[in-house]
Amino acid sequence: METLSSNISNRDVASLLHRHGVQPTAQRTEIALAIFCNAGHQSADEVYEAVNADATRVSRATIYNTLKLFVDRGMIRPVIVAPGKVFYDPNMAPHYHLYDTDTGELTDIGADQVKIHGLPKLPPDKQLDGVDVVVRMRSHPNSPHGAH
Amino acid sequence: METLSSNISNRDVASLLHRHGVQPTAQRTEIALAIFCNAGHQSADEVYEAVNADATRVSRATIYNTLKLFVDRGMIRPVIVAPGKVFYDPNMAPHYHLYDTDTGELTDIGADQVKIHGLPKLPPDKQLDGVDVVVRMRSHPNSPHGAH
DNA sequence: GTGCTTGCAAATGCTTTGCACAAAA
DNA sequence: TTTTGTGCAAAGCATTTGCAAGCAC
Repeated sequence: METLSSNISNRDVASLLHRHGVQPTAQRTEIALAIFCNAGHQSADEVYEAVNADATRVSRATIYNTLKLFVDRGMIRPVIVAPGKVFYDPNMAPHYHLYDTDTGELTDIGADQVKIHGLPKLPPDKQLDGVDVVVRMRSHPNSPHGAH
Repeated sequence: METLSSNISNRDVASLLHRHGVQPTAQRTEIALAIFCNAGHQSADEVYEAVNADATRVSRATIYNTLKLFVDRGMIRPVIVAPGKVFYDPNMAPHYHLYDTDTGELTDIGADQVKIHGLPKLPPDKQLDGVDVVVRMRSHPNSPHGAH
């Protein structure tokens, strides 16, 4: 529904924040803009760079706090691809990820393409929190990138 | 020390190391024993504790270096469940994981139970490095554990 | 004024690295 | 001897937190 990755105005962001019960401060609006306009997945540091590319100055603490807030409020979701490598994904629709180990690039795999069957039943006191699928790929061992 | 779920002797470990081209030092043997005897998934720190529970003293540096070596040699594989939360899985057979967000517990899902269809074709210069599936579950919001 | 928000800087947690010493080939 | 492995302590990186100052209602 609110998977808008293209042209988003400040008003859209304001309403997005409002819908998720987040007070729209200047910093949060900047951060939301950076996340929802710059399509794709960004790390906390990339968000920091994006937000501070223009005049605005937002501290790393606020970046992290805000990303955490957005995650808690279900506006974005974290994608963990390697230890210490977390991307934030504005696409809340069910989908999966393709990760290039060599370049660190992360791309989406639509949920409609992939079908997963046979996931186990959860204990009654537990609820499903999400299914993370990361397909990892890398260059062949003999190709330029694959050398080690 | 080791609660052996599967009975693995030092000789088995020695041959395992040898088969993977790893020189069997005392420390590596200890670490391998800890990983392959203590069933289940352990973090680097848990391996450190397990190895040093008895007399043996192996430094953290060696634990990390050795785990990395084992991963590179295809003896174990890392499972990343959260930023800064990496488990090492001695089960190299294709399978998936169920992660309990509340307790931090990680359990296996056999690959035979789960079927995944429709994964995208990779670019010709890339090879599949692995498919990581982590099913995340947590307590219901109103249950004891779910409170936040 | 009261309560939420921000941001600096310090602290944390996990992991890697530099370097000297020890062991093995 | 030459190579390889070990371990301490220091460095590194990503993230969190304590706390004081700022802003909003």
